[in-house]
Amino acid sequence: MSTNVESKEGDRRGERLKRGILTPELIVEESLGLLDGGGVAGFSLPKLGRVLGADPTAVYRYFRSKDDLILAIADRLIEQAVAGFTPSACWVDTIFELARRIRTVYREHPAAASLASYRTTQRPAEMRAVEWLLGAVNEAGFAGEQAALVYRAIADFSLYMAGGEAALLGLDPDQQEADASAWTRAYRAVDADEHPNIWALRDALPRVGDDDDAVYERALALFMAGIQAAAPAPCRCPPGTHALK
Amino acid sequence: MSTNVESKEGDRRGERLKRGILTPELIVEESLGLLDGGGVAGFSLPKLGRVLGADPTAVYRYFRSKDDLILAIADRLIEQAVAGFTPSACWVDTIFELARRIRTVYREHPAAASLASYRTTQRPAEMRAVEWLLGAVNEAGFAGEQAALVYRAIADFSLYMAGGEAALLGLDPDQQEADASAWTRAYRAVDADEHPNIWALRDALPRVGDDDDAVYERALALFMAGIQAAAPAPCRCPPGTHALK
DNA sequence: ACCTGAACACCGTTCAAGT
DNA sequence: ACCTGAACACCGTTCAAGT
Repeated sequence: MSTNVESKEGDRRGERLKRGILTPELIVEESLGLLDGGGVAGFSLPKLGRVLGADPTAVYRYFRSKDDLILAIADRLIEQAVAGFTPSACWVDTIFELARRIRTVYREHPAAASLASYRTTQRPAEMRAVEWLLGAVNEAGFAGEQAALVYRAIADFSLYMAGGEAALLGLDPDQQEADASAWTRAYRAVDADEHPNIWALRDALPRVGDDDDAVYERALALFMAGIQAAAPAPCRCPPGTHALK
Repeated sequence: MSTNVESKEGDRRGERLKRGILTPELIVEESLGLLDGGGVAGFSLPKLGRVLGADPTAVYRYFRSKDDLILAIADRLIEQAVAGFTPSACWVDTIFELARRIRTVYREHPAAASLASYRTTQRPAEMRAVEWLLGAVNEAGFAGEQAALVYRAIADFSLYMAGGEAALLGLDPDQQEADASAWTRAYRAVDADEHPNIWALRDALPRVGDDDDAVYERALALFMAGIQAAAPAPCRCPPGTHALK
């Protein structure tokens, strides 16, 4: 099921990899299952070993530490995000799609993403993503220091926005529910004189709080509008294609 | 030292608060110290109790759980961020300053921020921040559902970008160093045919990686340019005041 | 030569036993 | 009535003892 770019990497982490049922890929796969099912709190190496039908310390023969395993999970998420991606003819669309792909995978595995989102691995999938983004930034007409800066701004935006959302989704479901209903209550309980702007929007605010997609798309659209405004070279789409509603 | 908005909140968490040396404020203060010094890994309730000169379980008499304490820490960071803030005459500057203030406090307490950044408390400091942001969004000419959406986009951007940075800064210093040097090495080792865009920027990329402020300011400027482009009502500053360089 | 699992130094949290 | 700290069920990780 998983792609296999894991070839000549024994030097990185598989030193102690030996014959047997376990493989790094399988361990990462099972980690995602454990994290999806039980959240960050339910994710431990002993438990992982038991779920895999092995010794509670078995994982240590494949990963040097829990952190090392988390890096492998991070790489797995990026791999999944960029699988089958090809840059669009329009650099704006290329950036849009890469950002949305990361977010989609992070939302599918929120607990895993909350551990992995700010970790980097420099492995093939990640380097490909960097190359694609730099290609888009280049087409936009940015060069040199400016290109590096804009690329990093895009990368941070994509990873941190998706990571923040994932961290929230990775909380216990009841904790999340408590948070959402607390906001609704807080908006409704506000004093009209002390907080007139909240008061005016006391109905709209909880509604928007339920629509993660709308909020994210709005943030992404605003950010991309800024990039297009700053770009020396507009994309080749017909005028108005990427216009803000 | 700490501001005291903690008045009538016994119902929220101080139920078991009794006489003695400890107070919630003191515990939060000491938590920040512990987190600043030892990172997330070194932050435990038993250790906190000992540092405070009390029983390893003493904190449980002031906070229901570690999570409850983290929420108090989250509120403390926001309080610190908005302390002394007053909205600017220009709504663009108001948003700029609130975003920068959060980031500054998060960078001062990265480990604390990495635990707190995606948690919300609905307490006074947070509600004031919401009110100010909504005020700015209102001045920008957004109304109703649109205002709520743009406000949430700004809040997510501010908290998640600063939180992501903080999470990175909250890693062990040597882990951070390893990460930075790994990127430099990865950029330099890239194949010119496979990754031409990375190759072209192999010197600029590591340089930009060292300048967090420049990357953040760039991302914030791009985002704010998008908001200004979408805003029905421009701010009253002279034309070009907030122009992208 | 390789793997196992006992063991260490911790956690977060609870609650019987004390004062 | 309130607090303490022993105790529970875990962690991440190591390494002596086995095969």
